[in-house]
Amino acid sequence: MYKYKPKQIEQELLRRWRECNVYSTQNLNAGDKKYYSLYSFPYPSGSGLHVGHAEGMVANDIMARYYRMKGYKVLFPMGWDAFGLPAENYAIKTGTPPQQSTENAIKNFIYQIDRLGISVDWSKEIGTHRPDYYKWTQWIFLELFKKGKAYKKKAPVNWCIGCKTVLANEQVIDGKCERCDSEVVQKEMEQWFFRITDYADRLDSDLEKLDWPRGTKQQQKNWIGKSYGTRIKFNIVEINDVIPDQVIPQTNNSLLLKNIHSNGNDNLLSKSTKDGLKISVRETSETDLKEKEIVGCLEIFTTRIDTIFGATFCVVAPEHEILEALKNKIQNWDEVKRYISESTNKTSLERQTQKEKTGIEIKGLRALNPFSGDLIPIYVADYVLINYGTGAIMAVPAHDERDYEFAKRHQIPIRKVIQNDDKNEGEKDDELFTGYGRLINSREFSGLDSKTAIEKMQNWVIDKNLGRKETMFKIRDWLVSRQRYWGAPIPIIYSPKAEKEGYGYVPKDKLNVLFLHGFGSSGRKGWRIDFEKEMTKLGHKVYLPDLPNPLAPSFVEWENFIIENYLKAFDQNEKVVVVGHSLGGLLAFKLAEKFKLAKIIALAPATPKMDETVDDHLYTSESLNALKDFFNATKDLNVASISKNVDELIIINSKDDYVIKQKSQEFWKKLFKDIAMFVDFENMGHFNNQDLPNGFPELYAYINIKNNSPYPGIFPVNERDLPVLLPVDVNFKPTGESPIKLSKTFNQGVKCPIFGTDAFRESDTMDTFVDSSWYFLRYTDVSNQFAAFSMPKLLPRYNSPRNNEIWETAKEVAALLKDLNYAFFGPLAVSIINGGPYKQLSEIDVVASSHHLKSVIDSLIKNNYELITTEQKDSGYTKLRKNNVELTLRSISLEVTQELKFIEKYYDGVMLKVSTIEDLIEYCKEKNDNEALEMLESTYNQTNLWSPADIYMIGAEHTVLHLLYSRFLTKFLYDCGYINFSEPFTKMRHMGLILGSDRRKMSKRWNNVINPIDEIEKYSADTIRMYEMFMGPYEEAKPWNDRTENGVFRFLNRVAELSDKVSEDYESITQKQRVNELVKKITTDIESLSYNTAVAKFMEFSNFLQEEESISRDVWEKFLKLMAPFAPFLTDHLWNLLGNDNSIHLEKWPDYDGSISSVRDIKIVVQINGKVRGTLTLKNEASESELIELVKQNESISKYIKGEIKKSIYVKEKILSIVC
RNA sequence: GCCGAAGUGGUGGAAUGGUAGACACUGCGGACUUAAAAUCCGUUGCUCGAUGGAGCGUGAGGGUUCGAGUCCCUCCUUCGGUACCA
Repeated sequence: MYKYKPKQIEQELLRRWRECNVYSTQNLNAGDKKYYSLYSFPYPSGSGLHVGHAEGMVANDIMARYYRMKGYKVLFPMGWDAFGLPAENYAIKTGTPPQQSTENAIKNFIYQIDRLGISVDWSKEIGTHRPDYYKWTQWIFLELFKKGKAYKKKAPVNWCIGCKTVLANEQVIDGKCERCDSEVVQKEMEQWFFRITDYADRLDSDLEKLDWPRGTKQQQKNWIGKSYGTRIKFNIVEINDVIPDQVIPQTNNSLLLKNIHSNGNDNLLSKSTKDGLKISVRETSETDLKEKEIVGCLEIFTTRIDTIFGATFCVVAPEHEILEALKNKIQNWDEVKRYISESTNKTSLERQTQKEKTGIEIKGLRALNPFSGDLIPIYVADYVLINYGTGAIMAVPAHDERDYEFAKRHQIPIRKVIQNDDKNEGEKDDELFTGYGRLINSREFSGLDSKTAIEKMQNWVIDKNLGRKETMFKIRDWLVSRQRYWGAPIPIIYSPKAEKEGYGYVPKDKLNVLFLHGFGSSGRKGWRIDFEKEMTKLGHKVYLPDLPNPLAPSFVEWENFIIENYLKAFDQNEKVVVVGHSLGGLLAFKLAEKFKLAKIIALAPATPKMDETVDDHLYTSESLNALKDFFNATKDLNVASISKNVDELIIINSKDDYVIKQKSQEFWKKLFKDIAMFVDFENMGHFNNQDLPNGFPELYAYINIKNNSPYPGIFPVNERDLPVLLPVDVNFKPTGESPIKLSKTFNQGVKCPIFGTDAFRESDTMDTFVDSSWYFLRYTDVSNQFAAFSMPKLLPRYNSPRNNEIWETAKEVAALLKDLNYAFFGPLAVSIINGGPYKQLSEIDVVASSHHLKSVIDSLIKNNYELITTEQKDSGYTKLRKNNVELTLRSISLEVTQELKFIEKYYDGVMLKVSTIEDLIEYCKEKNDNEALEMLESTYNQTNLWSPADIYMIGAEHTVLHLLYSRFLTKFLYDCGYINFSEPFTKMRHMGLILGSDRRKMSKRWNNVINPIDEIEKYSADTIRMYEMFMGPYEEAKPWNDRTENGVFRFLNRVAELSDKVSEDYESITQKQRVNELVKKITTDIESLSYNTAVAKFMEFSNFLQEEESISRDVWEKFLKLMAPFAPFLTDHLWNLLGNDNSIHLEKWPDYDGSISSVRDIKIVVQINGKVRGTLTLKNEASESELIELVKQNESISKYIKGEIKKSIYVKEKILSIVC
């Protein structure tokens, strides 16, 4: 008899699956059926995998295996959310660098995940702590910063007095530091934020589209907290004299109101009123009208403007600016000040837990209720929060619980203005009613219901210019700074010099950028195309005009051309930046005499002096004459008007300029010494296209750098300098400082990007939530070196040939290869082999697969190319030369990249570097090769093709933050045009918590932790897989039960033993039908994630087979296939036992056969007056009346029929219901 | 307080408005064994009844329906989230 021996078969199968690459991911093409099974990547903790991980992973694994068998291309990756506090704490404790402990933990995780039989493709592994990942986390930070979605501001942090360091919330225990037990205080520090609030509305409304658990969606909605209300101004007046009576009688002060509203100046109240406006008011309704100066105004936000007549006081948060602004007028300022410092010193936790509503009145000031006209007291109290709404409220004690509580405590009058119409008769009116109702005591608004009143009152407010409707959100911007070591460094540079001078980066500045080329050149050419791309990405509009007659330029012609077509045509409100190169630089200065410009960047500008700019022999006489005139027309520069018209002037030169001489550079330095900033480079030549083959990133920066920046001294790290590596020369012994700050290497060589002076890096790292908010994109293209993920929009830049001769030769070689029927392009492979897109080339690279290389060389020699070196063993290069151009030929391994596979397949494996990927696409179009085109485009589009994830399994503890942040970044990247989907996870499910057998949460403390590997050792991997799926509904919490687990193990044993009964030629209709039904059930169960019932059905089926004499092979095979996603080891083994040598996991999923009908007899339940009284068993279908006849004949049923049959209902093949 | 999810045997749980308790665990009885473990067979919602069978049963109460665990209303309990959000 066959015995199930899991230990033997599992090891063997793991080895075989690895060898045969059973689970490798295929590249996706447009139109392919795909399935992206996403598991929330774990934190690789030292304690390894726990049963909760196993539950989610197995669930994902079943999906992945099922869809693979269904013929889908499946992406099932795994990675590590590796940054974070535990590894850092471990480092502090033991001195082990986090890099090391993390990688060790990862090795253990991989081992454990493999043992579970999870079919992940490890070639897609990522770790957020690895530079090739966090490089792109940093890139995303920069994108956010450049687009104005990342900013810096002061925010309170937990500061430990003892350690002199910032603590995470989790490190603060009862207001004390977890490490040294000393006091933790709130300290204001500059912190980086992401502007997630800009996306609040979309994050809220797009929830509708998602197939997520309802509760999770609701929680996100609550977190975002959208509410509609009114923002309205209350003017503040000073009351110097007697402090008026606290009690404000029900006012009927229409005179007062008239006074305010009919003074012929509707704007009176809306003005910011520091300019001594006066109004007549009464301090109480008994006192006489008095002239009062409006000393300020308080903006409040309310959702219940219908209650405004009941507003008997206002409250401002302790941090509210008005307190400081009007402190001279506050009579009890000392008292107020004391209260402010008391409450701002409280931690947010303390403020939350305190029950009593403290606060004090601000004496000497009153707010004017714009509706009632009452002068009402203003309080400062910390139950009002500075960071919601306006930080100030109108308090309506009669209709708001908190205001009621406060009013009671401080003896403030309560005025009822809403009548509860819904209350039952005889019920007494409560003093507090927070619902909607009918307005009373609200003058002309009395009698309206709340909803109508809100609308009318809002209109009144808008009409009087006192405020506006407003939608408010609870959600706050995302604080991403962490003063910790083990995270991705924030890629920002601080320059003290620039800060002093006021220079800094300006994000999100929308500009018209006008480029003026120089003599003999044209606009859209060379690096300017890159320039245009980069600027457009930042939201600028770029103009690259071709100036008329570049070889014989006329100043008047050029000037008019630009003025008429551009400067006059621009929207007057838009800022204009002119970048002038060489002669275009000179033109720019002349234009500035007449036009307002935000900025001129002059690149090696020509001077209006013939001898300083021009080497005679290089020009034709026609050109020389034109230039002579040009310089004549420009020689008198009006420095004063230029200085007046241009906000900023930047002149950029290079020491090795071969056109503009040093003397001429000095000319400008003298002329503009007080108004321009001068930047000198060493190796930029004349900034011509051949001088800057890699583009001119510095220029991109200068466009967005300016004086009076909101971020003086702050600069983004240049993209090509990413990643900013975490330093390793650090000491983890607790010193109170972040280890990064004490690194000697971290700031080495960091220079100010404009002044070149010493600068230093941001030492904060990013919140680990940033790492995990985009990892699902990286999975789709893990090895992309050019971009964070596949972005057709951001294809890598390629080098263009450096000079004309090379270009011409390249074309010749290309033509030659074309003749040989080879393709003549292929920049990608070359770039990769050469180590990235920024390498400069001085030669032509031809890349070919080795068996093509020989014929290429032969053919080149035939065409007069001279052989310099033959293939060298170490390098694999062959060099040839013609004229002055050197050709480097090399053979390559075709596995380098997908691009190479493409070339190999379609173009016989020969490539010549020419230009850009766009050329390649153009070429495919030219050749009408749609298949190639598709493949090429899909290669650059894996992210869009795979995304969004088809299923996302994640613990229920991540209902808000991670999911919200991921959605935010996805939307941001979508808005940038980098991806074509705006939601990352269309379908998401939570795995339910697995509790200990004592129904408590698993914890070392309760000694109830189950380790999956122990269970695998005890039973088998298939057992723990199936057991975890069988425990109960996937999404619900359920306790562990060893007994049930053992039952699953026994089931697997029985299945194994059943294999003895399989018979090649045995046929059974019943078995055929039963397995056919099973196919249907399992298929629907998997798709609806009802894994527990699927397992039950397997058991049922196995019980059925147990009864059978013999099992037909076909039935058995189907059964194994159906169970393969659940028990991959046993099924694959039994599959092989049948003589199949391939893996069952590569088999096709069985189809349900609708033509096999159920043989089983039709069973009809008979109900009489709603009670089940029996069943009828039929061989064939019968009509309702026939059935009733049968019932009448059946004594045991018909005895319940008392009297006439009044009515009968027949549900086909199910039930017959008789009413009598 | 507010928001969400859920209440079914001794236990985990199953049930497109159509025979409530599938599947499994436990318990009980039995087989095998010197014995135990393992395995196998029978039985297992409650009450009454010798049996056939009858009645009652899905947190409580009410409603819709021929028929309700499922739909509607009111209430209770448990769990999860959140908390001065004006």
